[in-house]
Amino acid sequence: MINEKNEKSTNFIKAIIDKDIESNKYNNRVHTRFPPEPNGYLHIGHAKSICLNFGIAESYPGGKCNLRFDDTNPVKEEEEYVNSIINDIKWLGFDWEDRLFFASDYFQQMYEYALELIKKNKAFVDDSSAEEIRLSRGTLTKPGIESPYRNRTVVENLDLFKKMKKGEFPDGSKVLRAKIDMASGNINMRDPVMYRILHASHHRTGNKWCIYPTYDWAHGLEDSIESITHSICTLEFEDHRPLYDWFLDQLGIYHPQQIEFARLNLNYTIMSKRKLLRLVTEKYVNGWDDPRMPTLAGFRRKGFTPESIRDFAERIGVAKSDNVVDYALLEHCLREDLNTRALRAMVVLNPLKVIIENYPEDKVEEMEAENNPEDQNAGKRIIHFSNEIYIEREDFITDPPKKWFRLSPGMEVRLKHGYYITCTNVIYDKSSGEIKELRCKYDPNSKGGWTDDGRKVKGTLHWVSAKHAIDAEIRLYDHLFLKENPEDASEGKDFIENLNPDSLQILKNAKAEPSLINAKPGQNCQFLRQGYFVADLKDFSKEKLVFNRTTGLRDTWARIVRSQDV
RNA sequence: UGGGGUGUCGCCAAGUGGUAAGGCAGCGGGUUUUGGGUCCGCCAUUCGUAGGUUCGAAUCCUACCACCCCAGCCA
Repeated sequence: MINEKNEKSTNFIKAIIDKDIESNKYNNRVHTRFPPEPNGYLHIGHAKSICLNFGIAESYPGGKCNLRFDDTNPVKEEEEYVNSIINDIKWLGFDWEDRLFFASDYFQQMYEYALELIKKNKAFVDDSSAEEIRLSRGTLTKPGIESPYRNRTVVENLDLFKKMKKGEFPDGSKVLRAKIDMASGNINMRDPVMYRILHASHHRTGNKWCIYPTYDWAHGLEDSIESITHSICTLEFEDHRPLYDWFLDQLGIYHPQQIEFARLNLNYTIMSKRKLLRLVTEKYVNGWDDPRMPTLAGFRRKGFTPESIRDFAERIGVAKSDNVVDYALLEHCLREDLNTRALRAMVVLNPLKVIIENYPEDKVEEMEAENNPEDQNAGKRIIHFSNEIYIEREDFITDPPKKWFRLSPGMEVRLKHGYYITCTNVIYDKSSGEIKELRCKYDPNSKGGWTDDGRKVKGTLHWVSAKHAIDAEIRLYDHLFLKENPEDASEGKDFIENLNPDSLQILKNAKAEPSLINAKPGQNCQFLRQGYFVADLKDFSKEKLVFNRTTGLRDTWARIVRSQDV
């Protein structure tokens, strides 16, 4: 046997860390952090970052990863989001031990660092309005103009800044700015704002503070205070790295290394928190955990497993080029995981009644069915067979196309774990002309779905005994957006235009085998020949069975039909 | 027209001067009591383009092209 190496994927960030370990740059420490802002729910893009940061910590001896809420903007942040984020990361299976931190815990320390910068004459209080600052910042090609307040004395700056903190000035009347270079080609270096006045209540510090640090000022300090070694963030912060470095260098404090990677994009979905919030507030979906949402809460409710998401994160890799990953890869990871462990069951989504005329009306047989052909340890269960059953409406056709091997008049098929049946008659509804029911005969020698006479019966259908079936509601989910790139909208319109009107289809008349009454909310299962489904976390009960489709099975027949249509 | 990035198969992505990994998707076939699964096979003479250096270049040099990010008191 060839030596099977359990090779974990590597990436450029691990390469940097490996080098740093080799040169003993951080004393052999590896310490990352995941720093969400609690202003929305986590989505699959965050999962990439979470898996990266926590995954790196796991893969180096003694590696650590902190969970740190970057809560520097009280007007956008809420405790509900803090709780959902904690819940989602735990669900993914990561552990920050006792290292749960909040940027707001460092406000006092940050304030003192700011005082220090002012004393070094590297920061000043600016009375300019937001508008004035914007106007004087210059443009991409023209340098900015220095603020008329830039040359205030250290003493005056100290006094003013302390008064800002005390609440002596109204919102927006003053800011603290770093004194760097208004002519820099990098706009972030044109005297960036460090503190703004916000008389707002913070979800953790209440009204203790009325000045709040900006991201650029705060983030490096947070990393430094926590002794982070590698501060991993997304590409758009590349331009901010010189500023990150500048603050830490001016202060002369511990200096982590910022490394940027490309965020995840998935086709058929949007990843912007702002836009996801809009879908929620404008009720295009039923909340942050709607199974159509790319949030972790949404994926969870749709039946995705944390394992499949971690596998996905591993497979997409980490690099610096803009990317749009195919949703099919995520589904592949999901199916691979669920195939081995989801228990099988039979559920007829769109029932068509079949009466087996030569089967005794009052007879019921108990048939044995395996719970999972991929796992013998999953055991077996009993299903009931009787003369009246339901099959899937689309498994019958009066005039079959080529290669069709499901039911049609005169055709014989196998009922999985049941008997062979042959269609003998089709009963139509007189008023609508629709097929009302089928009459069939069964072969008594085919019990269990097999005969020894060498007969070829290619088609196998799922079914459920009409007398024993229990009603279920099935929610079929499809892509939330019609287009691979939802942002590709016509003139003057936005992504809302591309919403898929059929992203949710509710089937209220499904017939399920009785064993499903024992399903637990959140339990994954495979409905034979249909796909993977999950008992809904919120709405499933013994009184009302509600299942969400997680994803369909690969459908070779659909592909054949498609290729024949063309 | 400033600054910062990125360009390797339809989609991700290895590769770091020695002659293009892997996964997904797709295609063909075997097997199959899920048209599921599984197994086998196929799928970049070429790495944004054009020059150059070299015995040898996706990797080095030069020029050009395309795309992304930045002008919040958001993160």
